[in-house]
Amino acid sequence: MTHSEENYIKAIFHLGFEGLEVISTNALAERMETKPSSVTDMLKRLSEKGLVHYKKYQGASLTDLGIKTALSIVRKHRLWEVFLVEKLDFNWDEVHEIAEQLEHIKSEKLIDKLDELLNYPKLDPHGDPIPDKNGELMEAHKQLLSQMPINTSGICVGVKDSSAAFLRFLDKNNIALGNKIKIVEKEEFDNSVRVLIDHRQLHLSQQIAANLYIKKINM
Amino acid sequence: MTHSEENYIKAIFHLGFEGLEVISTNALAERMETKPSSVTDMLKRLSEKGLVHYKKYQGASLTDLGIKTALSIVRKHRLWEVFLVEKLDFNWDEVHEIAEQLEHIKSEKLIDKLDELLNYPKLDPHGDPIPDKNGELMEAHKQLLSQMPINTSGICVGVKDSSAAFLRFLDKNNIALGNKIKIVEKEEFDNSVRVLIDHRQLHLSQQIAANLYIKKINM
DNA sequence: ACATATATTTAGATTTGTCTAAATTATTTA
DNA sequence: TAAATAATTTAGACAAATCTAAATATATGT
Ligand SMILES: [Mn+2]
Ligand SMILES: [Mn+2]
Ligand SMILES: [Mn+2]
Ligand SMILES: [Mn+2]
Repeated sequence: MTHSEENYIKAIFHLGFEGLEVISTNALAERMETKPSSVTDMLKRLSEKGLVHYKKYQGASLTDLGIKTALSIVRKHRLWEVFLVEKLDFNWDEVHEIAEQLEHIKSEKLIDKLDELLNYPKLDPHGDPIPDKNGELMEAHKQLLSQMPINTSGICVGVKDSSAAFLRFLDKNNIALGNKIKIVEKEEFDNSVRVLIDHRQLHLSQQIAANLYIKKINM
Repeated sequence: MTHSEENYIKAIFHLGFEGLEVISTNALAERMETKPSSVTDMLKRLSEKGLVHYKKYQGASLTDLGIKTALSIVRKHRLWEVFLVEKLDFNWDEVHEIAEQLEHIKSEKLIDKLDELLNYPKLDPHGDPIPDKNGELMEAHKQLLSQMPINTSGICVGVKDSSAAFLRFLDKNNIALGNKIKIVEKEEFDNSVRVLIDHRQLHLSQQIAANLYIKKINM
């Protein structure tokens, strides 16, 4: 498999996880930052290789083989992310790009040994679960701030909306990935939330809360 | 730069180190396990990019930029080899193939951090020097076992042939880098040598002696 | 149901990296 | 030095991955 094929497989997998039953050409093109015509070409190739189900105009979905393949790439991606943060002191917002390259290195022994070195981690630095050697995938341990119950605590681990506007808002309010956050109160009327971040009280609108991912921690 | 371009640059660099002033199309084709016509195509591209000096029928050599590029790839390759052996318990005969992939990962910070994690190693697992961040390459003051005079002593510091077959032979005979070795006798007839390694008498063929690097020590 | 808008595919082109077969240049040998 | 041999380049082809522009199919609205 080429890097490109692997990237497409992974994108289809993730779009599937985000709720889509069947992936449309345009959705995949947008995700891959490429043109729909390129996607059509690739879907034909992947279909030939038995990695996706694809019928003209009907969209695509992964075959069992495709799912297995995707899980193995995701496993590599997330293990490398852990390595970069745990062993090389990278900040967790710097690791994705590099893992995007490292996930394509071909060596089963390498990834097994890496897993061992890292002590068989269950989660990557963003709170996403790491598939095990057999492709078993734990449920995600992160959820949107808007979905967390009152009096629970967690750590800011990601954003759903990564637009400049939203990120600037977070900067301006000193909300950074890694910050501990506690839900103090939820306003029924507008679904806004009062939270504690680093001993500061903040009042966040529903829009904000619905775009900030929190990794639960045990208090 | 593509992986392929980087592999060509590295091959030209190594052929240069092995004595060739100017690299012929055929020599490069053999090293790259490809066809001479493919090499011609690539040399034109690399020349366009200012990485090699190339004139039709006159062979090729690296420009200053080409040398700088080669050193950076070699640095990455050898650092990853050290990582695989030191941190992931790979045997020295298993690391080359994987390093061949890892050397193409693009991230300056990654390689700096890796260097730090490994404690700024000077040599890779095969005794080859690792270029530093500025492209300084240590002089290898080593010579082939086959070139050492009788009754001199030294330490095994590297291999010329780093094929798995040769490395496994060394393992099987308990010859490791760092071992002290003394040349006891040379057989004129077949150029084989009798040596003492760790108080063991060994008889090594010319083929072996011509592929094992020894660093002389004062007795 | 039909026109319009949207989504998707096809056709044809481009780049990279490779190949085979043929042509050309350089080198060696007699 | 002329012929033979070896090395190298060119010509033309192919697969992968991409693009633009045009054609076609699907979905939507009135
Ligand atoms: Mn990738
Ligand atoms: Mn991640
Ligand atoms: Mn390589
Ligand atoms: Mn090496």
